[in-house]
Parts: sequence; C-alpha cells; structure tokens
Amino acid sequence: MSRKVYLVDDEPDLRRALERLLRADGYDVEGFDRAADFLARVPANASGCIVLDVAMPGIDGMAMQQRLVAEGSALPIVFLSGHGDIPMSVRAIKAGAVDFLTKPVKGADLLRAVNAALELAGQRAALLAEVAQLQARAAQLTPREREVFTHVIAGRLNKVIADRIGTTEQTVKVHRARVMEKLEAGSVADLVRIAQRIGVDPAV
Amino acid sequence: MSRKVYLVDDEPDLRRALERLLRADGYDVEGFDRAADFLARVPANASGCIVLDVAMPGIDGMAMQQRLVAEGSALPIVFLSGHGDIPMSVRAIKAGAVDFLTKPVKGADLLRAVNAALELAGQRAALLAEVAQLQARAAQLTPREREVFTHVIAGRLNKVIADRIGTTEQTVKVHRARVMEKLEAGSVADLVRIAQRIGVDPAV
DNA sequence: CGATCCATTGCACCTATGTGCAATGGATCG
DNA sequence: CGATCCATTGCACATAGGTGCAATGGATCG
Repeated sequence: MSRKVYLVDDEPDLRRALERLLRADGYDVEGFDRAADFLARVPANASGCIVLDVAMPGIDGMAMQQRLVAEGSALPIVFLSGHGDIPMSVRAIKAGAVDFLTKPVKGADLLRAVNAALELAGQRAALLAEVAQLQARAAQLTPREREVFTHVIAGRLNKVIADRIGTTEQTVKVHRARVMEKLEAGSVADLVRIAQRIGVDPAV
Repeated sequence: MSRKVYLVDDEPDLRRALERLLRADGYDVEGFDRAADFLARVPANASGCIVLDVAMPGIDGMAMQQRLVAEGSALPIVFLSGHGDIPMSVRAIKAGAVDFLTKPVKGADLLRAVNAALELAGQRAALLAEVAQLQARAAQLTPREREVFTHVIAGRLNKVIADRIGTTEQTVKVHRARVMEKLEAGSVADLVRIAQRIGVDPAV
C-alpha cells in the first residue's frame, strides 16, 4: 500500500507541524501551499491520499475536491477545516471525502483518517488496475469482434448473431473465438463477468 | 413513488409545524415523539423516508439510525439537528443518511431533502423488489440443482460438473435444464447475471 | 505498389448442449 | 402405507459450439 500523503494547506506553520506528525508515523508527505500547485504538479492517476484544508486563498478545498471528482480522480480526501460548518461537511462527505476534521485537529484523529484514506486508496487502485487490464484487452478487439461480443453476452445463438449483424454463422464463430482469446476468457460466463466489469452492455 | 414521511421528533410544536409544511406539499406524514415508538410500530420493510431529530430523550437519532442500519432497513433518513456538530454530521452521512439539516430548518431545504430521500427510497425499493423476485425463484431450486447452478455460472462443461459432483453428464443436463426453467433464464449469460444479483458465487 | 490487417466464407470433424421419453430408488409427508 | 418429490440414469436425436485448414477481397500503412 502506498504511504504517500499530499498535504494541501496555506498555513506554513500548520503544514510543517502536520508533516512532522505524519512523517513520524512513516508516511511519505508532500506539502503544497495552494490547491493550484497541487493540481498542476500531481497527475490525475497518482496514488496516495490528500489532506486538504477547506479555507484557502485561490481555489479552496471544496472547489478542489469538485475538480478532482469531475476529472475522475481516485485520490481519497481527508478535509481539515477551521471554520467549516455542517452543510459544508455534509457536501464534502457526500462527494466522497473520507473524513472532515475540525481544527485544531488531534494527532490521533488525523492519523486514523489518513490510514483509512490510504486503505481506501489501495482498494481503489487494485480495482482500477484490474479494470484497466481488462479494458486493455478489450481495446484489442476489432469493431466486428466487439459487435459479436455484445451479442454473445446477451446470450444469443451464433446463427441469430449472424442474422443480426448480417453475416454467416461461420464468420460469427471465428469472431467469437477471437473474442474469447483476446479477452482471455475460458467460457461465456467469464465473458459476461468481464463485460460487466468494463461496462460493456449486452446488445439489444 | 411512495410519499410517506415518518417524522420523529420529541418537540410537539416543531412536529406540528413540519407536518403541516410537508402535508402542504402532498406528503403523507406520520409523526412520532420517540424513536422507540417508531421502532415498535413501523415494520422494517416499510416504504417512504424518515425525518429524524438528533437530540431526543431515550433513543436519540444517531442511535436509531444505527439500529436501522444494523437491521438492514431501506428507509432513507434526513436528519434534523439543533446542536449537532460536524463529527456527528460526518458520521451520519457516512452511515448513509441522505442529509443532515440544522435547525431552524428552512422549509425549502427540508422539502428538497425529503424529495431526494423519497427518490432514493423508490430506487431502493425497485432494486429490492427485483432481487426479491429472483431470490424467490432461486429458492425453488433443489440442493442438487443449486449445486449444478454454481458450476454452470463458473463456466464448466456438463461432464466436468458431473465429475465434480459425482454423477453423470445426463443427470447434470436434467438439473441444468430445471435451473434454467426455474430461474426463467434464456441463456447461460442470463444465469450469470442472475447469480450476481442474488449473490450466488461460482463454485470453486 | 507490396505487406499487413481485418472481415469474410466454406468445409469437415468433433464435441457439447438441449430435449423428449422412460424408468428406478430413496426420502418425506399425510 | 401410498403419494409425492427429488435425484438419478439411460438412450436417441437434433441443434449448437469449437477448431483447423484454406482462401478471398478490401483497406490501410509504409
């Protein structure tokens, strides 16, 4: 599991204190004093988690979360807030934040939250890696094979598929065999599960 | 969509005011002045949503939510809090609450939240009904059929299944046909999807 | 333009699956 | 105990699926 923590807070003193606290627990901390810096320097597919101050000049914590969510970031966020209110915390959590802590934050609380966030990051990364591999395989399919694929996972017979896509049963068999091979599936059951994971819907 | 709202608050004045507000918008409101009353009188499979005060004598709102979650209730909860704090709101939302509103609550806010909660309730109910129907069908399976089922969705050949469960291919075919019939599946692909929905794992 | 990839089709052969009919033995239920 | 349900097996026939070999035509790529 990654132990990388991106710490985004505009107050240097607090940042230094938290960095020390987290490093003492073995985390690999990288500090930023503005959200824009983080967004510019950390790639969307980075691993780890974010400890994020709510109130900051420029892009504030909530706005930064929205941007990350919008671009599909997998980085779990732990919010820190000095004057945050309940509606704000509700919005943050509903948008997927792991926790919303209030300043002054207790060391134990932060460590617990960061730990949970990294745990979640690990799970997300594992899932993403798996899906990415499957999608890479699916990307190998030719348009025709993809078409046959969607009909196979709909449970259709070869001859029906042939009819639907305007070809012969022989051809469908060939495409079908290639689909199984390229997706490394051993059975139709495997194909169905793969399709679900990568979001391929059965043909209507 | 159900328009039933269970309103749980120990203050009679507020309850009356909110009941009036909600009724004016066409909701069917049932009030309770104690969580224990709600728990005793409303069945676990009820439809609708809950508007729940946090601070109450006896079982408070948070405790009531925990009980409902523990017993698998599908009722979405909108919290109302007078002196709630951020950690409390975070816990509530993470435990699945739809919203966490602060008193004095604005009518528009409550109506918006209740609407979202009922929307969610409708979605949950639809999903539950679908799964319940599939489970009812699966319950018709004999033990042997169920066993064959788990092997079929693992993508195994009839003769392999026969070997695994210690019988002949002929017998497997018979069970397999009954499985398809009882689950109203038209193909192995359908079987796999049904299995996933009702949480049946492929045999190892 | 030649090479390569994709889609296509045909044929043959083998295996797998689906279906219908028939029948047996064990267990459970009234 | 007789009825019923479940699990079982056998056989036969038809349909469906998988594989290997061979070959064609179109499109794209250097």
